[in-house]
Amino acid sequence: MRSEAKKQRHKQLINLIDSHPLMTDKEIATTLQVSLGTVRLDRVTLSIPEVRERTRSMAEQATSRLKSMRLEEVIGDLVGLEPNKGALSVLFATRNTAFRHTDFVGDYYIYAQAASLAIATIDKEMVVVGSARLKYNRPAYIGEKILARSKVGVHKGNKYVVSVRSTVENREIFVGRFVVVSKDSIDKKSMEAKKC
Amino acid sequence: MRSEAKKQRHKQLINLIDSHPLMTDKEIATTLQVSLGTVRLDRVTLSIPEVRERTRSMAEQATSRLKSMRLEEVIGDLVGLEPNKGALSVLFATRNTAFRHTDFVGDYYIYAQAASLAIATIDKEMVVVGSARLKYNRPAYIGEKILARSKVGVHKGNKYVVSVRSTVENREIFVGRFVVVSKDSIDKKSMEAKKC
DNA sequence: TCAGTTGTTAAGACCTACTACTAATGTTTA
DNA sequence: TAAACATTAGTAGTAGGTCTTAACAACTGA
Repeated sequence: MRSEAKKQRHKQLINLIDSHPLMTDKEIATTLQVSLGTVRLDRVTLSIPEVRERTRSMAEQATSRLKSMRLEEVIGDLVGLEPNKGALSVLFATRNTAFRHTDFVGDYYIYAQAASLAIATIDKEMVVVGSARLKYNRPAYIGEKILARSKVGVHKGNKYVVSVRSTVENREIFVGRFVVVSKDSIDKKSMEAKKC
Repeated sequence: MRSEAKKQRHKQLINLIDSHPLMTDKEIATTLQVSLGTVRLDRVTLSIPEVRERTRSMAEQATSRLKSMRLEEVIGDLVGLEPNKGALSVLFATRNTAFRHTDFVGDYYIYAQAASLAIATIDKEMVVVGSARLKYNRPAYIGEKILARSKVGVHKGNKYVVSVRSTVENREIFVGRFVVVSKDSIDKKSMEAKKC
């Protein structure tokens, strides 16, 4: 049967375009050893768009990905904030936040959410983490919703102690005590460093 | 002077293409209220490639970005490893690892490198961070090369104490003590949890 | 075996979004 | 006012397609 060859060619075409999406019909035709017309016919029947369209959509995706990366920079969504008192953030664990190829969340995502929240809680221009103590109690899995709650403790000068508890459905998965520092004191520190 | 208007238009063009890289010359012409020819002339003088070229390069970048993201999952490059003794990793701080819109590295990237290294140092199947103590001494800036060195301390059963020191050109920017746990004991823990 | 169906290729007109060039018309400013 | 610059219009040519028609080969059922 001739259509067997056709089916196989269709598979090849799909694989080829999947792995090399920026190939033109001409290039595809030469690599698959068929005519230009056949490639185009096949593309139409398989409803695969032309190179330029494929390229364009990839570029579009790339921009949206970049934007979402920017958003994820503030790791988790800040859903509640009482400046210098406490705050609340939610992180939806997706495959992106997984540890290697497992289905549980990498510890540094949990850390990132907690540390970001601790920083966001303090209402100053430039705030960074100075030191921290962390404890991971249970793993979190992809598909779960991680809730982080921060509470500001004592503060001396530009140093604030911020405690963060992260939970999944009321089960505590993480506790951290962050000492965060607002920027003036960093400058002081670097000044001191220069003095020495 | 007419060339003032030209300069301004050039600025507008650059901004426009920067924010909307998928615009065609025609669209640009209508939004900037000039002729098609002018847009093309300007593009040539500013050596900005055509839409299709811009789109294509974005799509290409996107694929390489995806690949590098996968690689970055192991945060930093492991450049030396003595299993269960110590290891060395390098992280090149780029704009991607910056904290918000500043030019210094977010603390969670430094953490991620250190924690990943601590885990990689222990030669077991499933290893996770149990608890940690961190200290950030100085900020790291984009363009710098962060070197993290791990050293395994005492270990009891499935718990290992791993110390990590991160430096930029021999200046210490971070020190951390991680207690990492190999997977068997997590199972035990969850078993215990079920018992309770 | 022969008409009908299906698969493949070729050919032509058209499209978009350009490049590269020329020519004409403004607009300054020395 | 003339030379110099800025802008626009227009033409020919390109890549990488679409969409349609036509021709021919190969297989299939009656």
